[in-house]
Amino acid sequence: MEKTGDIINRLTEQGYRLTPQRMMVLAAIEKSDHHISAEEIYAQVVAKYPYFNISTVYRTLELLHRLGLVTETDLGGGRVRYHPADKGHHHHLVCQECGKVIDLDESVLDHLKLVLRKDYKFDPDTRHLAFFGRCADCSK
Amino acid sequence: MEKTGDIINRLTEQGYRLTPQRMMVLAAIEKSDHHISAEEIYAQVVAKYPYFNISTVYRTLELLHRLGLVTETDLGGGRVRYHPADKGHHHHLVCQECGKVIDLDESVLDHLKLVLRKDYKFDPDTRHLAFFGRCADCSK
DNA sequence: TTCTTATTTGCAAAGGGTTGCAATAACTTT
DNA sequence: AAAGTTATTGCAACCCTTTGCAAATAAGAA
Repeated sequence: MEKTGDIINRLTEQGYRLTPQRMMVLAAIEKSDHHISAEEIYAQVVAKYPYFNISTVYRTLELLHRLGLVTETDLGGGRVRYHPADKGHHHHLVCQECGKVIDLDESVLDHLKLVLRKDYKFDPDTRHLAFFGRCADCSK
Repeated sequence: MEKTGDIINRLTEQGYRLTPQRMMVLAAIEKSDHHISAEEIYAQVVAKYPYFNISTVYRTLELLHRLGLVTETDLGGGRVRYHPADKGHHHHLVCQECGKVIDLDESVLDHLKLVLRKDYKFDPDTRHLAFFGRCADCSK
């Protein structure tokens, strides 16, 4: 499993600077055991370093995502959550009734990916996806 | 095919009022031959009726969507587009390189829907979906 | 046709995210 | 160790959408 140190190496290797802000953002993502939002990261970091600005969170997340170090999950309506890339890929089922989020194994989409590549010559992004609907409990 | 008049009937039957603003929003959606955005609707209506406010567009779209009369397609990053529900369901492939949007027949998702219902007891929403990736031209 | 009242609108403010720009600071070079 | 260079930050403004609230108005009652 990739540690924070490895991510830091990847950054410097590619010519990016190691700023305290980036390290604090990284620490917040690594520490979190769930899919964290930009707001949550901001709240954690600003508590220790009051001058910290939320636009830095967004810019850092965009960088880490571009380098493939974190995944973005668009939960619809503009809500996006982040997750360390090395903690496993998966997709999500979001219940629109109770808000529950169910993890979905990546392999469930293998068939669809195949069809898109074969019939549409379209190479789909492997990023986390969310599907909306109603979970078992709410369908009763 | 359902005409604007039918949609108007559906609104009044359910106790919603027929305001000029709602009729103008409806006309703009029906008239458009593509997936229209809230901004585009607003621009069309405000040209005829300057006092018109964009929050009315959003509230009307939310109502029409709730009643199942228009579909919402979330193209990611908070960009949402609207389409009359009776003009056919389909999903979209969005090329992240050139921006092209390819329509995808709804049946492509049949297999996935089946798996979600069977293995996850999850009833997925039939709304328009967008998948991101790279189209044939950009993959060359 | 007028009165009544609950829905809907317009407005203004706010929420979440993005962007341009000047100042700062991480890394490089000397 | 100091200076130079350029990426990065903080700030403020902006974009798109949502929301609270008082004023306006559509539809039903009288």
